[in-house]
Amino acid sequence: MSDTRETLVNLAENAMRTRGYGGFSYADIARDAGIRKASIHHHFPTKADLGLAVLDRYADQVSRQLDAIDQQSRLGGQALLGAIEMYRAATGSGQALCLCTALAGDSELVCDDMREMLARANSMVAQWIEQTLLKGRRDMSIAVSGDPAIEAVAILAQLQGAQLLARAAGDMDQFDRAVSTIAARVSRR
Amino acid sequence: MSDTRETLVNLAENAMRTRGYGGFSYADIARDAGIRKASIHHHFPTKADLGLAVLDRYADQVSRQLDAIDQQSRLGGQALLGAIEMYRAATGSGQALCLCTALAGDSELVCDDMREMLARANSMVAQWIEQTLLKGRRDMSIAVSGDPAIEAVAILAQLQGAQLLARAAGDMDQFDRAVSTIAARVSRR
DNA sequence: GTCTATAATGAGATAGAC
DNA sequence: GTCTATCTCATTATAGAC
Repeated sequence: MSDTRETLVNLAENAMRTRGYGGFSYADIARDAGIRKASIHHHFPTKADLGLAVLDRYADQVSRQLDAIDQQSRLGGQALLGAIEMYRAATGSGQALCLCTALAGDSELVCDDMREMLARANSMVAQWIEQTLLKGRRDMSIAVSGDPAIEAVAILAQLQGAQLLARAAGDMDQFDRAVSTIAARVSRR
Repeated sequence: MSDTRETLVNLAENAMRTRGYGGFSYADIARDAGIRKASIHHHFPTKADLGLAVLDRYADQVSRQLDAIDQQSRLGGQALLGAIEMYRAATGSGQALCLCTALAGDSELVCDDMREMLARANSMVAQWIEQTLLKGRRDMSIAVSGDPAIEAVAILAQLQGAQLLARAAGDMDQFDRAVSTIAARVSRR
């Protein structure tokens, strides 16, 4: 990927996560990138193309991050805590959201391809959490009482909701409080 | 409140909950209300005025609904299930969000007054959930292991996140799965 | 209270020179 | 690959007639 193209995707990702898909324009990105609006159209003919490129790369990055967490975690519980930290970092200091959380709010505004990719990204994370719960149940590092597939969806909802509450309050304390019941299920030894 | 004014607030609320604050225009509302754009400005000079009116009424309605749930519920557990049902109903068939969930995503777009009102509305619901957890713990209808104030924030996050997942998937099954761990804590007798 | 008409601004997108 | 210039359309908002 060319330098300019990568810069544009970086700026667009940041914009989408702070102001939503409908909340940024080519003019914003152009100003930050130091080029003109028309030049962006050379790299991404339509806004949908740009949005799709951002989401595509994002899904890839998240997948890689979850793999990295797996490799650094001996116990399932450690991996779960790593995922919480990933969502915490994505929220910045309370102004941003992970891309999936941000796009869900704008899902009536984006093209069909983006909506499908968003659904697949959510489902990918839910499956990773499910596998992590299974691992944590085997190695006795996570308390799992119900169906892991369903508990995984519940945890994903809690993570995304925690981002929303933190942003609405402009305060990361809300995030930490909202996810503390997930962390409480991990046994530390 | 005049009929027209009420109609406009109704339409704007629906629009904000499906497409977000930035995702609807006076033109949309005017078409649905059967009047012209300029006429809306007579009732609400700026879009911020309209948004504020919607949010103000919404916070009031939610407060009343929670009161009604309290009065219909003998046990804390019944009240908690009632709140889950309230959030489920607000999600429609998977295209809408409760106003607080929708506005959190657009919180960089709205005026300061709306952001403050949003934070207060979230806090009001969290306090209601906390009181409900306390009641449920006393009457043995809800399993509460940790600090009720913190668990309440966690539950609110899960409710809002469940709405996001359902909308991203376009499928209310996701909502039901995501909140099932809340319902599982209620003992039915 | 609603209308027509019209700003004034910003959006996404295109053509064609360099 | 980037630019200037322009197009078309939608946005919020206002002025003034009815």
